[in-house]
Amino acid sequence: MSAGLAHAELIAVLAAVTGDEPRVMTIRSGDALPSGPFELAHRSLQAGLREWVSDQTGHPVGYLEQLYTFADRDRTQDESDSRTISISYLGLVREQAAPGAGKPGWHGWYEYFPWEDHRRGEPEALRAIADHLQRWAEREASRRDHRRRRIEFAFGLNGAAWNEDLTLQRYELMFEAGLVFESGGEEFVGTGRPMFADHRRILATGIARLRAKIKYRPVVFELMPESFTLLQLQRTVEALAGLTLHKPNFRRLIDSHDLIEETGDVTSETGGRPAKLFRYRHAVLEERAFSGSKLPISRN
Amino acid sequence: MSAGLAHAELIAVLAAVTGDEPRVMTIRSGDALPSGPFELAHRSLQAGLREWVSDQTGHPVGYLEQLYTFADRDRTQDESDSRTISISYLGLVREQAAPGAGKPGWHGWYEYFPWEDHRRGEPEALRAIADHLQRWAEREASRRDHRRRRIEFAFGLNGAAWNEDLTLQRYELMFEAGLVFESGGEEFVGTGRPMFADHRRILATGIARLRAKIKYRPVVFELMPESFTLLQLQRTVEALAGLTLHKPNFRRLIDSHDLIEETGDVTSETGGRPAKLFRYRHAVLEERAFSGSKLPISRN
DNA sequence: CTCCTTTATACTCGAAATGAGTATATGACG
DNA sequence: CGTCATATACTCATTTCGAGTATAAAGGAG
Repeated sequence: MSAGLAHAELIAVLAAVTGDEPRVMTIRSGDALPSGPFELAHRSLQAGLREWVSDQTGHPVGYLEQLYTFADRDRTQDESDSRTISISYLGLVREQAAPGAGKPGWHGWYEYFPWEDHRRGEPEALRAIADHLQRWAEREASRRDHRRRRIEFAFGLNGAAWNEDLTLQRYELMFEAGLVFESGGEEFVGTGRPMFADHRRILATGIARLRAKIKYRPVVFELMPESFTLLQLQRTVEALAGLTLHKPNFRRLIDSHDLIEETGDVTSETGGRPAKLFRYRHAVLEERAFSGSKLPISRN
Repeated sequence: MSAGLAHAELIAVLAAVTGDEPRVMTIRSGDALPSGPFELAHRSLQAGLREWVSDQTGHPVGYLEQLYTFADRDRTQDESDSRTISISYLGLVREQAAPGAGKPGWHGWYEYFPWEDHRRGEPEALRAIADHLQRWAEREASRRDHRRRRIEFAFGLNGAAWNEDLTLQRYELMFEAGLVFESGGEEFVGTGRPMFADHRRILATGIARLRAKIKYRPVVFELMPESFTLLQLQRTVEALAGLTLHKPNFRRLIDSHDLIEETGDVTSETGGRPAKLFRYRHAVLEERAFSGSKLPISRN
């Protein structure tokens, strides 16, 4: 059971939502994700990272899960022979105050992925990106069909529907096609702000995971204040998913799952009829399985 | 961006299904999961592991995904100061022949988790396990309620339904309560065969992931032969989930998703009326998004 | 050859969930 | 006081789901 030596670091994708904007914690004025040496993980990776993040940001991390471990040799341009293993985590933070101009820099994540925000209709850059990709697909006869299908699927072209979960697949296609700065191509109109090394790919992984997760686990509440209105909750989900939702049905969904309860107060800060305030019922985490079985179980 | 040095290894959870039994590839006559040094990952972790596994087992790996990276200091009894990072993978293999007595040892995974197989009703050990856990919960007044709820939820007691996805949570509870050999307790009746270090926990992680995954991605087909009957397919899913399924509804589910097509042949090896043979439609992977949106999207 | 057993495959039907839209309530403001 | 804006409550057709029943096509026993 031999084990090779390698350098190890931790990388965090910390997400918060301010107003209607999903944000990610960055360093170097938005050029990189926060990372730290592996040593900080005292007893467990989770515990170490938790501590480190709350030191760095002043916010406790509500939810933390491992994202992915990256270790490919060609991850970084740097050709040194030392292998680096990066263990990445996704954390959710209740961002309290407006972000100061200071150290922990929160940046709207659609700054890095402008084509991912469909709340105000199809982003304008999308058309051009799709065109570029399709030209790229034609360039190699042998893989043409396969590439075409991947593009149609990932970007919801030709009758396929846009699927917000495919953030990583879309980024990877654009990377392969040389459409993002990190892959050394040249066409960068509307293809978003680049990041150090493969940090943008890691961010894409985090966004994809979070978008998938909010559908079957009540993690949004880790991003909400103690009490909130239903519309605030909806706007937060919309911000994460990059989609607009159907209001009546969203409400029905939420309360059919017994996720929240009224606090008794109302707020009239929203304009119009005052909205009831709700709080998350923490008990649900233990009560309910959110992984609706889906398999046609037989009871006998 | 400092990065500490650590030992790194890869660990594989390779699953196959023979007949109605789900199996896992082991070494040391079933005492450990196969693992190898990190170096084998030449260009990418995936590619390296693929190559290594097919060398070791003679079977190509159909599907491979990263499972989890373990790096806690207290993972192993060994008190040396060197940190080891274990990157684990889940792989699906079409096991061709009956497993020889030779090197790659395939072991039925319910040998390690007898309480996880509910196909023939509730396993007998479950009652005793639940009792032990409940006594353990009572032992500490402060955490009693929390523990009780975790137990009820994970094991489907008190009105909660059994959820096959919670394999890892169940193992972890049993570990905490000292019910498994690896945690140094004493009561081991019906608590399954132990494994080296934390390999059984890793296996539990793999089983849980696979059980969750078969519900929303067509990965079962990676375990099936080229052509198969609907009942064979159902039996395979049942083996993985440890549950029996409702036959008519299972069929409806499968063909409502257009996952398979008839080969044109039939087999009468099943006894009774001959069954049509089907094959997997590989195209679906690209066509369809299996992550049914679940969010009430508004189209405007 | 006929009936019985066994497995395969095809329907049925009510209940629940979902997509889409409409109607009413309640504040603020001019 | 009416109008604007938002909140909240219903409605209704359609689809999906859980559960069960009915028919088809083999092999084997007698």
